[in-house]
Order: sequence, then C-alpha cells, then structure tokens
Amino acid sequence: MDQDEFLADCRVRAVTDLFVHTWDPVVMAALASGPLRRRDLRLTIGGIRDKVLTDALHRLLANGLIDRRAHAEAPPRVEYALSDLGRSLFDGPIQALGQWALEHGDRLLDAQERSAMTRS
Amino acid sequence: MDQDEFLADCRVRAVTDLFVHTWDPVVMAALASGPLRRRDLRLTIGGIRDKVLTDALHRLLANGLIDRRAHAEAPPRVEYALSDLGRSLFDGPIQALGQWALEHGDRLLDAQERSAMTRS
DNA sequence: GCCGTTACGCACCGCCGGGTGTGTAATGGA
DNA sequence: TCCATTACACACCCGGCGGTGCGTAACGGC
Repeated sequence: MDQDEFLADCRVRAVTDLFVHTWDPVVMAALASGPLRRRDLRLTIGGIRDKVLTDALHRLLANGLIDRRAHAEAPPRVEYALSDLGRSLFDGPIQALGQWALEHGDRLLDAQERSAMTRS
Repeated sequence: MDQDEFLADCRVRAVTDLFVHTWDPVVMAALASGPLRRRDLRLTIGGIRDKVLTDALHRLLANGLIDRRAHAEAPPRVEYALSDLGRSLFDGPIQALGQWALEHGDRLLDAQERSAMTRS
C-alpha cells in the first residue's frame, strides 16, 4: 500500500482511531494470553478504574474485537476473550508496535523528555 | 515479547499513546513519500485545519518523529520530513496497521455499524 | 503604497475520554 | 439474618484535542 490509501481510505482511519482510547490496546493485551473474568482483568491490568474498564469493554465489543460470555451462576461469572478479529489485530499490527517500542521506545522517550526540558 | 511487557513497559504505552492524536499518523503518511512544505501538507491531507496541523507538527517534532528545516527566503519556506525514527515507525508498525486495515477493515466497520444500529 | 503569499500565534468553544464515588441485583456462606 | 462477592449502571468533574476565526511579520510584485 502507498501513502495515498492512508489518506483516503476510511478503513485505515478507522483502525488508527482504535488507539484514540488509550486503555483499549491494554485490555486486548491482557486478554491475549486467554479469556479472563472482569475482576481478573482489573487485577491483571492494575490501576484501571471500574468504569473505564466497562467503557473499554463496551467499545471493544462494539468493534467486534472481543467476545463476551456470561454464565448463569452465583456470583455471576462473565468471561471476556479476544475474537478472531481481535486476535489477528493483536498478533499482527499491535505486536509490531510492541516490538518497535522495545527497539526504539527509549529514543522516543528521550525526545519527549528533551522537549519537556526546553519547554520549562 | 509477551503480553506482560505490554502491561508493564512504559515504552509500549508511550508508543500506543502516539495514536491518541488522530491526525499525527495522517501527517506522517503525507510525509512518507518525501519532504513537504506546510502549505503542501495542508493541501495533500485535505480537510485539516491550520491550527490542528500546527499542533500535530509540534507534537511530532517533540517526539522526534519529523524534522523541520526553515529556508531564509521570501515568502518563507519551511520543509517537514520524516526523521529516521519516524521513518522506521512508519515503514514498520504503521504500515502493518494499514495492511491489516485493507484486509480486515471492512469487518471492523461492519461491527461498528451493527452496534450503532442496535443502539438506535 | 497596497496587496498577496507563507507560516505561523492566540483566544475561544464543544465534545468526549478518563478519573472518582456511589448505588444495586442476585446469590452463597457464616 | 447479615455480609461479602461479582458485574455492572449512574452522576459528576476535569483536561485536552479537535474545530473555528482572527491577527501578524517578512517579503515580492504591481
């Protein structure tokens, strides 16, 4: 693909816009190793608020990136898992982002820190 | 890399957070084919506001993803180009996102549209 | 002297995502 | 009977990004 498609194709915009919501890829990463209940998701991620997690799950469900499975038990048990679509997005592009972050992330943080210095 | 690094490593978060600003990857895509002046950037992208473009360029500069080169001429001529860091980010992960969007983007849009239907 | 071009800066508004606290239905166990 | 657990919903504030409009400094050309 060339850069023209990037500018014109709304599908590309739709995919990059997924990352507008900072917690969504984090939730996907937490689900990458297997299905989790809501409570275990919170503990695994750590530092995420209950409502924020709810919003993220709703969005990921609406985007078809995760599946929800509720069991009729007590106390209630609801499991979330990556869908096929979400699995392909995580194993491909998101892993590529993570790999790049491990290789060049420090250079990014350096640049951010330097610009923060000159601003003060 | 495994999902634990995704949750713990701040570099990964820093990279995914780049996409919080929806226009930044678009600007990078416009610069992918070569350096451009600010005015040509606006025309190439299309539908971007002057201030929004300014903000995006400032952020990309602060992140070290693009370079700025001003020429002492009249009328003023300022050229923006992808830096080495920005080039590696675009050619790798961002292209991977674009490729995924071409393959599965319609499934994403379908899911979004379906959830919008049931909501109304 | 006046206007057009270029590349900005600045002030303001609206929306929405994230953050915080509180409430609730159903159920099992002490 | 009372309480803990689970998985939510609801109401609110705050900050920041995107969007809109206007101003400006430098210079060339008419």
